[in-house]
Amino acid sequence: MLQIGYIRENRDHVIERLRVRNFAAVELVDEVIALDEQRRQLQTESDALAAEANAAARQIGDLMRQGKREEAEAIKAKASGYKDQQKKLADALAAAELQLHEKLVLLPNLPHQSVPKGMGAEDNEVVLEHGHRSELPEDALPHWDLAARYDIIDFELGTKVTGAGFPVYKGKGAKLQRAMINFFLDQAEKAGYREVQPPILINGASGFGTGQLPDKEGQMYHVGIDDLYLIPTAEVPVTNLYRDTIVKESDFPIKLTAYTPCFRREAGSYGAHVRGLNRLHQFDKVEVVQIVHPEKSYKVLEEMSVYVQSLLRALNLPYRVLRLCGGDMGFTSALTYDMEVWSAAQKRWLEVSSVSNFEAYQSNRLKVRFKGGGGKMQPAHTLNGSALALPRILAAILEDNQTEKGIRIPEVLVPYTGFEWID
RNA sequence: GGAGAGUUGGCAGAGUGGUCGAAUGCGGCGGUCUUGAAAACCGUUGUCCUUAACCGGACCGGGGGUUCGAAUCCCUCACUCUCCGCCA
Repeated sequence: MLQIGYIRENRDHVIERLRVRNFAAVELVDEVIALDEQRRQLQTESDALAAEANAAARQIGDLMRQGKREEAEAIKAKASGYKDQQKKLADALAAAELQLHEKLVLLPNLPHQSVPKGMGAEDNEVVLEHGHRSELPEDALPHWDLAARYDIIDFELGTKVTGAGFPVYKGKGAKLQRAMINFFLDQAEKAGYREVQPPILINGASGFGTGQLPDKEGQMYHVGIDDLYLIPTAEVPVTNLYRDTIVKESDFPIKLTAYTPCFRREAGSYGAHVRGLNRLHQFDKVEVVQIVHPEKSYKVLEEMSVYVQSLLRALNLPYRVLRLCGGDMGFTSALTYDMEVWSAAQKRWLEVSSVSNFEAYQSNRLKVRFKGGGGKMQPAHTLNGSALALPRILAAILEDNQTEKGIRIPEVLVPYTGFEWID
């Protein structure tokens, strides 16, 4: 979340920045500032009263030690009144803090200067396009038909076991999945990321830390009996590894990678574009996360973008990079690049990665801090990116590499699959 | 799941209800000594809120209670450890 001190001192700037998201912030920002004012007022009163009560208690202690019992009793009688007053003020203060917090978490992150204004996907800025969009013959098949023809993904079977959006990968399909996971993890390790295997169920505090809660409550699967959530992305458990920690400045940059399954309810998103692998409730993803010095975060964002692109190049997939506009960007992000691969048979772009700089928005909630210049504690910056999400990559590979002989496996994956063709 | 023990500063580890934000050791930082380093010695060393600053306030796992006053007593929750049960 945003820092209250920053909002207090930069009201107009905050409002102006949030306009880029089409977020009408005037009312909320003013409310937050008023609540903060109230909170500080109560804090001051409460502190003054506590100081008085403390002084009285100390005095009683002194008198008792000197054996002046009667004098002590006199003060005692007076001091007993503090309790109710203190309780009243403490309650008011707690209520004010709660109200402030409730409003504060409703404010999304401030977009970076370079974020274009816009409403939705159509306003995203194409930063670059790489490779040629393949021209396939007329009888080329979309991946769901290819999956059926070669018996490598079974959507119906998954529906029986669980429900729609939970495919079963079979034979070479399953093996190709495993190959991609290993390839992506190996590449990440070469790029300096340390591999971790985090839990794939998280508690509410973790969900709050990275910003999924309360904003996207309905998008996560919730295990009611234990009050845990299935992760929608490895970002959540991996970034939360550093919740409530003070990082040594010399430990920057912290670079982590993890493979996990991801679970998303995708409530309300049905239609033509969710066929096949396009949108699933469970899918596999390798994620990269960095925790860095604030001065470095935008350089690191570019580095992560280049890294993700290197994977797409290695797989020989035509792709483009988008700079998301204010209206399309996630709640917690300051700047996001989306990478999309060209689905040759569907003739449309598929998002396979999203790389974001959250600046201090997450670390304020997470309390990931370091002691900066002058010995002052300050929040670190967090970033993450998909590297990569598997299903749409698989879709693109199947569609783009289909031939009369079968589907050709990208060269870099052959050492991992052990076969060159799906036929 | 059952029974018991525990949770204190970066770590280890004291702490009779009143000067405890907390002994001591280690670690960290600064200094003396040294050609340099080590050792030794001296000093220093938490976070947060409020404030221009001083002052003040909060924090000894979380929450609540008793009391003029709680790290210390009571309740409750979470977690850790030991034993038993179950189990990939």
